Amino acid sequence: MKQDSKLSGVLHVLLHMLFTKGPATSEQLAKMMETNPVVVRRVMAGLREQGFVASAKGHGGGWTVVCDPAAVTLADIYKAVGEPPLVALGHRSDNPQCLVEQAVNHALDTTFREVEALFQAKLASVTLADLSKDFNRRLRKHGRTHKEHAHG
Amino acid sequence: MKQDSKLSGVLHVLLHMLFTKGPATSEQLAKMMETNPVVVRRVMAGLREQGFVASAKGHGGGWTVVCDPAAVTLADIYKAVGEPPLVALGHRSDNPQCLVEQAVNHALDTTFREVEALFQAKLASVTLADLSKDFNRRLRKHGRTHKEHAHG
DNA sequence: CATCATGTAACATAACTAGTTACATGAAAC
DNA sequence: GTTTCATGTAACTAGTTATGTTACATGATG
Repeated sequence: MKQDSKLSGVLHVLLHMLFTKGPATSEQLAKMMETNPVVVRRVMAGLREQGFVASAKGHGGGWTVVCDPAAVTLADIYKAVGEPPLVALGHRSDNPQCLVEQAVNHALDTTFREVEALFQAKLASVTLADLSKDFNRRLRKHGRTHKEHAHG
Repeated sequence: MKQDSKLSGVLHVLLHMLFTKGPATSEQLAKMMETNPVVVRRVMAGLREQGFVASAKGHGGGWTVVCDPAAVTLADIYKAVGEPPLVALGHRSDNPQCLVEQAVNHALDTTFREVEALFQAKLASVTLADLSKDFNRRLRKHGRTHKEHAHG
């Protein structure tokens, strides 16, 4: 199954921005994510719509974090990137005539819903500030500064 | 994201077999699953390796359930079909140099593992016999017999 | 007005699930 | 034993989706 990495990618970028002054261009962020600037704009567009980041054109333009990292959870970010489906399993036919298939679908769907509920709850329990703290812990452990270890 | 429906499909087929006497051919099962006989063989091969079903060639051949439905859980079936990944989210790079990405990956991976553990636990709590009972409930509700409502 | 950066559409690529074709293997019926 | 039926598999096709890429428009700064 093909995995969706938008959530992972955009969190990576967001955290870097929290540790950098001033706007970052799509090109700079693309280097961090090892991808293409257009991909960055695509995924950041969702965050902008939700008011978590702002973008500016022209000289000195780029992306800026405009939210309180302690007030935004991973669930918010997940929603902002379009809530790509968590579960990679499904069934052939929804709304089947066959009662056997109804029984099977019901059992599986119930489980899928529970799984998704847990996922949402876990995402909602972590803020960007939490991630930032965890990063700082790792930094101390390695005895480096953000600048020293930064990409590109 | 493309969904994997092997688990759903094979459960559908298994339940039908529990309500039918004698071996069922791949062709008959394929009609139920609205798919191709080769696809049926492919997915049933996993169940045969685990000893849940047996196959016989030639005249009067086909597939037979050879396990106790009350002793086999959906987790067993999931394993038998190759444990296709439940979670459709991932990250760009495993084992990243970047400490920011490590922090992000750690948070997400922890959540993914919890989600998968819940999924396994839920599957393990349902046996084929449970599904069969649920089907019978639905049957009574519709006032029909299995034969009357069967496909094809 | 030249440069820089975003905004977006359109197309290309890669990976994967399922469907299909083709043929080999083996068992039962006659 | 030969015909028929059914599984066992490999190889190929098709459809879908995430991501990457190209191209060009829009707007802000110097």
